[in-house]
Amino acid sequence: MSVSETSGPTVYDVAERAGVSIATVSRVYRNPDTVRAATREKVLAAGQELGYVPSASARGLASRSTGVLGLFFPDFADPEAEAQAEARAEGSVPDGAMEDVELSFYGDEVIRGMERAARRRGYALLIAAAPMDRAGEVLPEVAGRVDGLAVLAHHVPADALDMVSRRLPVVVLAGDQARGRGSVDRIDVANFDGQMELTRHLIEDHGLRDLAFIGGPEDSPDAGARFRGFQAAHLAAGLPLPELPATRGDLTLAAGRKAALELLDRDGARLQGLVFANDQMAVGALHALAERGVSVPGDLAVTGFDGIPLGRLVRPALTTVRQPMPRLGERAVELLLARLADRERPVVSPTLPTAVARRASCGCGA
Amino acid sequence: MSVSETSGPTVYDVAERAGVSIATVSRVYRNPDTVRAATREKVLAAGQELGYVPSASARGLASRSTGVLGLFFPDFADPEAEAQAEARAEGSVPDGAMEDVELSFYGDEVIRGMERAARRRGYALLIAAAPMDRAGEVLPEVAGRVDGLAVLAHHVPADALDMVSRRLPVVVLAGDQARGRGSVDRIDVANFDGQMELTRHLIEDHGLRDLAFIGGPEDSPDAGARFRGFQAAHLAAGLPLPELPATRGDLTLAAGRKAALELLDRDGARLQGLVFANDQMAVGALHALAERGVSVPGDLAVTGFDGIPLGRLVRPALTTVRQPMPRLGERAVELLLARLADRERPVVSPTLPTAVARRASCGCGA
DNA sequence: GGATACTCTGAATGCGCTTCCATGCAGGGA
DNA sequence: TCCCTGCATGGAAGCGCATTCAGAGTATCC
Repeated sequence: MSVSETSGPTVYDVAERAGVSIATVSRVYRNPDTVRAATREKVLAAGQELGYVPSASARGLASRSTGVLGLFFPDFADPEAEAQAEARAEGSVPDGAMEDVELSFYGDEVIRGMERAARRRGYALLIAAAPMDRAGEVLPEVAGRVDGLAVLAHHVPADALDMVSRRLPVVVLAGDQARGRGSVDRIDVANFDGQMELTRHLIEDHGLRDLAFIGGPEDSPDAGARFRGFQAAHLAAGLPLPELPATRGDLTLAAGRKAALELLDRDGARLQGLVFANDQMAVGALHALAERGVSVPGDLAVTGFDGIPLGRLVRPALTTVRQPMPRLGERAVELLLARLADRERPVVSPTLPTAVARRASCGCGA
Repeated sequence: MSVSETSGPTVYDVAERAGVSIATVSRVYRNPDTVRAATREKVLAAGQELGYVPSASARGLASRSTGVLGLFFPDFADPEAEAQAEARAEGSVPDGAMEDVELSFYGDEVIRGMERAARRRGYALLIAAAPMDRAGEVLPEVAGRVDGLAVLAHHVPADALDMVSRRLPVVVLAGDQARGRGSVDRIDVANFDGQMELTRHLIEDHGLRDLAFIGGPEDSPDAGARFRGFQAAHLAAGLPLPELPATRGDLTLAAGRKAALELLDRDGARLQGLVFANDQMAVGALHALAERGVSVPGDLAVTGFDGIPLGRLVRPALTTVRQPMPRLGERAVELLLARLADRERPVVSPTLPTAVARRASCGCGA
């Protein structure tokens, strides 16, 4: 029994112990049905006794597939925030500072949805975050490890994406609309439709006219699409078209707070509703407004976008547009496997539906 | 230029194109310094042009290491919840139902901390969830793919854990104290100390005497340790020792709500504080109490445990014991790499400190 | 009873890369 | 000028498994 000391027993060890060839051992673990029951038991027993664990590397090399899907997403934490995160973990930073990043990162739900779907299909999930400026280096690295790759980052260098997608199935999630259209599968979320529906609800059902849209960063395609939905609802109602967002924020709680106060000071008397590009800003605004004694939805309606769990727990509960994040991950797995099965299949780019959640902050229900 | 059609160019293709041997190509990508600059450039250029991506499988097989660390954790979603999750994603389930699972799964933070630490050390992270009853099957599967494995599940079958840990470094995170002591690295969190400190704060600083502890499931070692910390604080103050938790819950918002109402009806007049085994229950209780018109902390102090972001956003802000979740993941990486470097190093089981966050719900600050 | 058709198993090959060892070559000291 | 040293590169041997191709063994049928 000469079990390799360095990295556990191999097929050879198991084969020797069971008195069969390595081919049979391989078959037992790979397609058990092709081996006679008695032989199979013998091999399995030997494997058990030796603590045999098949090497995924060897299997991958021989079978030309890794059984792993990858999810690439941006790391929002810059080095500074990272250092702070560590300090906080140690308890050396005062409570209350800078937790926006940690607060319900929507990628978490995508990860969970994708992991679940992948596992159900017999795949494992490799996750790789990277600061956006290093995406070009990290991408090929993870590409070498997986059979298919989902990319959640908006701005991945096109050449890196090209190179990778030439080698394996790639699906871009909720990415830049303009980028890479037609060459690679993509999954979009109905940002436009969702925001339009929500805005029409405010206009038509609640009779609001003077709405302010608080946008995201200029380079956020999602936030851009939401604003266009906001505009479209105005068109539909025959209201004057808002040319630009009333202001912008960086999608954090603090930005929402700031935007709310700013708009309140500027057009407080006139405004009837604040339409935020995402939930976090809307929640920040709710707090700020409460402190100012502004009643929501009495004096001012407030809405968000995303459907983070927190939105239901604040008071008033936040009216928002819910995104199907876990579903995004699940669909990604489906598309990757479909393309894995047929590399020639036509490129697709489904759009996942969103749903308006009417809660208290717009004047609905309790 | 005979690039293999099926799975991209290989070292052979790059070598041929660059007019060097495959050994040199390998060196260029592995230790660039050992290759003359001119040669290196030539190879790199050839690699670029061909879209060469090294195969992790081959590399792993040849070098006997995968460059991947794994994180294994329980999948809380039973099949039913899973189906519901899908339905919800489609928008076909009424809002407001059953999102407890999604609400700040503390594993998310561990995942992020671990991914970050792993990447910094040049490793990728493979995540694998599994229903606890299938842990025994899934564990070896992921073990074959990684160089080291962190296990976040409390009750992993001992034999599976044994088998895996014989083959590669394993670290158990916040696991069952009694299980596997001494044979494998583990990282614990100061559940006992944290809860004791918080409870002493309630007793000594706020002068509260009649506190009710709302425990977790009987088989939760974490919740158990917290209750013992609660008991110890009573001992320290010379107060009567609570023999058992006043009641138990399953750690969800709903359970907290239910427990709060139940205790209110039972001992409402006497009670001065509700000490919950985790934050989610505490937040659920805050809502229930608000609806009942019970003032917190005026009539009743409420505390939690975990330090989820939500705790800071509810009103009153929740006093709690913060766990260093991301740090847990980081430490896991450190321990795994340390053991990877020296398989013979003594087994360690550090305990990560917790920190009491004094916020409004216990009567502190604003 | 012998040929035919299966079923099960083993030998051998190669997946793409790392790495040890050998080789060629330039430069420096004798 | 020659030998030795050191560096840059090539040759070649696996890493552990999947898989093809044959051969051995067994059951079936006439």
